[in-house]
Amino acid sequence: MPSDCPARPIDAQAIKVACSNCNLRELCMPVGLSPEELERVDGVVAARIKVKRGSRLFRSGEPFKALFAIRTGFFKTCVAAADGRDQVTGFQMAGEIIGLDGIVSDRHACDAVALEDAEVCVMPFERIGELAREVGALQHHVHRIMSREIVREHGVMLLLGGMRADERLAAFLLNLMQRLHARGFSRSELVLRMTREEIGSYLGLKLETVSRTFSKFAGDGVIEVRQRHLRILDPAALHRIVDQQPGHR
Amino acid sequence: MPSDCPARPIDAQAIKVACSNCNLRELCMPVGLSPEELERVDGVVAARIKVKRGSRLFRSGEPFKALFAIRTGFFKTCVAAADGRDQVTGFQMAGEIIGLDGIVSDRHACDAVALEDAEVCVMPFERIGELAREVGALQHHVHRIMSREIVREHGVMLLLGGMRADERLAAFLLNLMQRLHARGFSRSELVLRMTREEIGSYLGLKLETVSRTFSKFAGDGVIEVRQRHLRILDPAALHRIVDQQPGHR
DNA sequence: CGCGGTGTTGAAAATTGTCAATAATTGTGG
DNA sequence: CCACAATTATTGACAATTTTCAACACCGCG
Repeated sequence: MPSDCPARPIDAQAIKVACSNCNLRELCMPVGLSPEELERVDGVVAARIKVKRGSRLFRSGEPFKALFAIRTGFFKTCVAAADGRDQVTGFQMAGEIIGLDGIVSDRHACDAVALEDAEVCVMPFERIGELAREVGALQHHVHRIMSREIVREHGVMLLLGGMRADERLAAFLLNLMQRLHARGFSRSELVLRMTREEIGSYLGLKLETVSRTFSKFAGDGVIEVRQRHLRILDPAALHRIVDQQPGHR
Repeated sequence: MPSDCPARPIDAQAIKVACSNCNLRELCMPVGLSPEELERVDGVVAARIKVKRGSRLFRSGEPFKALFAIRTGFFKTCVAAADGRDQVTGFQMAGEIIGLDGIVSDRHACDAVALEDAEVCVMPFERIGELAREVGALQHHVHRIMSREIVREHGVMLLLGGMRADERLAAFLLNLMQRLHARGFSRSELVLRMTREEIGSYLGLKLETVSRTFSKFAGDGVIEVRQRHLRILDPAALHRIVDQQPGHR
């Protein structure tokens, strides 16, 4: 299933894969399941796959067979227009689900590229469907995950549609920080997994604009930038930048 | 449930509402259902509601209870940021489903405003869930609808992230035409249901830019513009504009 | 140690936004 | 049905932001 050679399956049983034991459970799985239900839901994970940095978990156009839950690592998803345009549609980290775009046409509609060595749980969509029919909480959970993605994209549209460069980047950083913090990382330090160009693609900006805006933030004492290492010195300032009135359409 | 007074329920039985008889069936409903299944799926529509032009079918923050299928009329959905920013996230027409954003948090995450007098089918989400558990085709259909919305938003991100004004507007027009044509309308003429400002909000442009770009297209003989009445003179030219290489990030 | 990919910065150009004036259209109430 | 008010649309001149092009610096890795 994976597009590139570096991805290789791991026998699920062998490594005792079990959502019920997974420390990402609260992020991936529905809460409030009974022990029996929990055990059954464990069964949706058919395998675990390693994906090397730079390789693709799936590509646009490939047959869609499964959703993927990220266990470790960091991904970007991007769509390519016919004319070669390329747009990063999101960055995904541990506990997040990718592949939802493939359901509608039974083919993936974007590429998922690992930005660092990663490991994902393969959840065959057929199996999810069967189990969701029996476990109501799982059914609702699947709906919630898809709805969440829709709402997330609304937020991106707000960003792309009406914000200026500094507002976009501030919103992006706050979002990243929030998600990282929810996973136990520092509230003030982070290492970017993506290039300036990828950030720019996601935010609808050129890489130079991203770089300049980082420099501006650094000059204002809001953040500290050393290549991909960032330190947030003044989170409140970032919030003020996002909420500033100018630059909306 | 509706936010504004002008929306009033219609007794579903009285007007013999039935998906099985609806001429939008192919757009709304799964295909290949058995007669019995079809009859049961009819049951997801609890009522029909009329929504007057300018009033809201639902608002951000309201409790989410149902999805809505548009029978007639035209809607926009928009999100409002805390600071008063407003972003149109989509335009919806007959046969399309709105409200998906509400599932994740049990509250609507955007406003749905009727841009012309409309009539919608109310489909309580509880009931959809129950029935989806029994009718596999319905379950898959719900997944497909949500996935389709995710993919649609990817397209919008491509548009907002990397296209110039004329490319955005050309893509917008082509998309509208295609959807209208699928509903039996002319392939070359249309009446816009929304203002320049609403188009601009959707496309991440100011209304003046939208107006100017319309004028430019008209000057180039690509379209004819008389206020909201449009005639597409040269669809191929619009395609060429969308596919032109420049202006991507 | 050097090379390729990545990041920074400057100056000029292009695109889009802002402000403002006017026109056209639609809705409303007499 | 008409007239007036309010909304919507068009257009111009100018300003602001972002992009483009280019040069150079910095890692990281073989």
